[in-house]
Amino acid sequence: MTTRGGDRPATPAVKTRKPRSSRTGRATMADVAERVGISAITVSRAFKRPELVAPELRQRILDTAQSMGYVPNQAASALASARSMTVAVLIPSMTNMVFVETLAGIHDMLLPRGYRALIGVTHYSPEEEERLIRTYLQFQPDGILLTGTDHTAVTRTYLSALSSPTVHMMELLDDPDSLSVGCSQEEGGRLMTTHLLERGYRRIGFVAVQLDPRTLARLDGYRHALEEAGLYDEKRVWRLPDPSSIHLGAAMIDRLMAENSDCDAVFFCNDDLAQGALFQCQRRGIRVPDQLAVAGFNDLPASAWTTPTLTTVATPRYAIGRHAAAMLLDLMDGKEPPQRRLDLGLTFIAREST
Amino acid sequence: MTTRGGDRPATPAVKTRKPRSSRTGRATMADVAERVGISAITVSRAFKRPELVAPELRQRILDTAQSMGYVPNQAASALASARSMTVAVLIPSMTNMVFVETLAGIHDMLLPRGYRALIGVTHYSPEEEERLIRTYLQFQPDGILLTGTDHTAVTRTYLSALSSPTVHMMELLDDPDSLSVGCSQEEGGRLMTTHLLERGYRRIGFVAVQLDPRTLARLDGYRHALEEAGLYDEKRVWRLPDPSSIHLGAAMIDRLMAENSDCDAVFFCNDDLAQGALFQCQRRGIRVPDQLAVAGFNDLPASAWTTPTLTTVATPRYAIGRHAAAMLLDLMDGKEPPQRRLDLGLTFIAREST
DNA sequence: CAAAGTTATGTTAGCGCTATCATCCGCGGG
DNA sequence: CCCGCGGATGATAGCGCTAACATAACTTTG
Repeated sequence: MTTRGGDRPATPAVKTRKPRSSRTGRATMADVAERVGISAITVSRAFKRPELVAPELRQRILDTAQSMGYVPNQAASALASARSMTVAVLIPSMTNMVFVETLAGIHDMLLPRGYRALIGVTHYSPEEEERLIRTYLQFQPDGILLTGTDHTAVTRTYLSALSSPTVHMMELLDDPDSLSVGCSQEEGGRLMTTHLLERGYRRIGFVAVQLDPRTLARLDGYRHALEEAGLYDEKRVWRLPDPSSIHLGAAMIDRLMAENSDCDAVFFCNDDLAQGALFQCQRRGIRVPDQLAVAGFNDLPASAWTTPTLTTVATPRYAIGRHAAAMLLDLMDGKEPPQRRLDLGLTFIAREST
Repeated sequence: MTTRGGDRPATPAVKTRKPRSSRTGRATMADVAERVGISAITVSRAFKRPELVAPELRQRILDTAQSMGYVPNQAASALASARSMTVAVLIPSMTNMVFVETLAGIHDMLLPRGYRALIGVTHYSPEEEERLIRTYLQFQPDGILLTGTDHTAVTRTYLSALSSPTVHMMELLDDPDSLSVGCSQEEGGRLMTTHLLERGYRRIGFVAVQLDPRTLARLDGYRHALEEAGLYDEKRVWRLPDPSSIHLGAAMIDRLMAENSDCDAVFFCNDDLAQGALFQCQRRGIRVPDQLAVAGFNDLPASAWTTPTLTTVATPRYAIGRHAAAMLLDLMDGKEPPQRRLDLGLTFIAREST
């Protein structure tokens, strides 16, 4: 059926050949195969399972493909093989460095293995997450990476019904059926609060913004630590639904002053808030930490450079991304990952602001 | 061939029916069609061209699909229709807020129109960009958004050969065949330098890092402005290939001091560098702007809060993302966009640091 | 030296969807 | 009463690729 080795095809092949790249103008596998004088499947193999093709022929295929500007059609491949080589990744925000660094970890683990990330931003809304999941499931992702554990009922139904491998990032899950990589936000809150207590602060405030589950877990840690010390007082807790920002942190200092708060320390749920607070303290001449101690969370790059430098808790978000992706790769390979719940811990960083 | 209206199928259909969701376990369009008692194409229409299906039937199809957990297979759709509903977006970095905000603008324009972004990070390397393009072309993107104008020859070949609509972001192109949305980086550099000259500074330094084309364009603007004033001096220009960071900005202040530089002002090519410089000046007791003026570029959020606040040039990156995406949408619709070269301008922001 | 691999390649038949062209039905006008 | 028309639905044939099973040409082995 196929003329082998003939450099110049004298007569047209028996079957009527379709014109090259019928619709899109792009060369197809069949076009490359025809040019080389072999069948399409061998071209496929030259790309996907090169070890199955004789080295010489393989090189000839690759060269020909290159010269024809052939690019494999991922949609056709996905359809035929039922593998999309795509992982859906949902994060709450992209302006928050924490998640961007998580993404970097995911990318670094996934790309070398040939997987691509389809990134969705939920804006901290489980409903938005549900909508994104619905959309992204159309791409038949081979795996899913989710942030946190706060999902709608529909999302959970989708996930269990489709049985796509799924790993939850940031928070830890106790459910033995779910996979999770993260650190204990509650412990982080407790760690910082204990530190402040040790330093002698007694009227410690907490500023919670965004009010996502992780922030609330930190608040829990703070509350438990203070309750144990008999020092918890609801009036020193501020809860704001607004997104975290430097501006808001600065505004909180103004508010504390206006409200005549008696805090001798304030634990901000995020470094950018705390940075804003430090900036505003400097403006207003509030001495940190003597007059007011300031603490943050996450250890953003600028926190080591503010005046004074900021005491904070470093979260291993890059590592979380890497490990979550690694776990997912195991699952997609049909292997059971070493552990279904991976706590990567936290690092407390004492600096000048406390 | 198809039994119409029969609620309980008494006899198997004439053709042997494949079992539901043969490989992936997922329901297919045919499954939904069978359940409703219609043909697959009508289900397809109910999703893609709802106005072609009678409202009652359409609702019934949608309900049935929902109850079966049917999710359209994007790969099959893309293959059959030759439209992937995907746009490849290549940015140099994701830790740089500038590009993250550009992405946000792109998303906000693309998602409501049903397009998805496939995001690639080039790490400022044209070679990496070429590799990513090759990978992402496999997804047959309906359009491509690129950052900058510095591409490898191969990249350019790919782009012209495949004739996928492409828009360049950030920098402006004069080539009438290319589409671009951005602002003049050179003008930004000139703007700031002119400002510093007006303020009376005469020994103005420039710190260029990363050395990407945009940084170098700013440097050009700086140089031209100083040359016109007869004040350009190569010894006040620092060129470093390292990525921009607060840390590096701080280190540059140390270096200026160590080198006994005579600068009375330093124009940093990026706000994070300038912020680091301000932090370090504060640490070392260098009075800004009296002893040394500091200027940045891009207007990052923290720049309005440092002590002193930072003079900078705001770039319209969110708008650039939006407009670039809008332009691409036009192209993908086969329409000619209103303009092929869109300059969104810059905003000079004078603050305390100069 | 025949039987049983091994290695390299080919044939066939779909994956799940949509473009394209039919088909069918009811309705108004000549 | 037939024709033509528009609106709703269907049959068919691929899109470009790969899984699964041949096949052919060698190599090994008892």
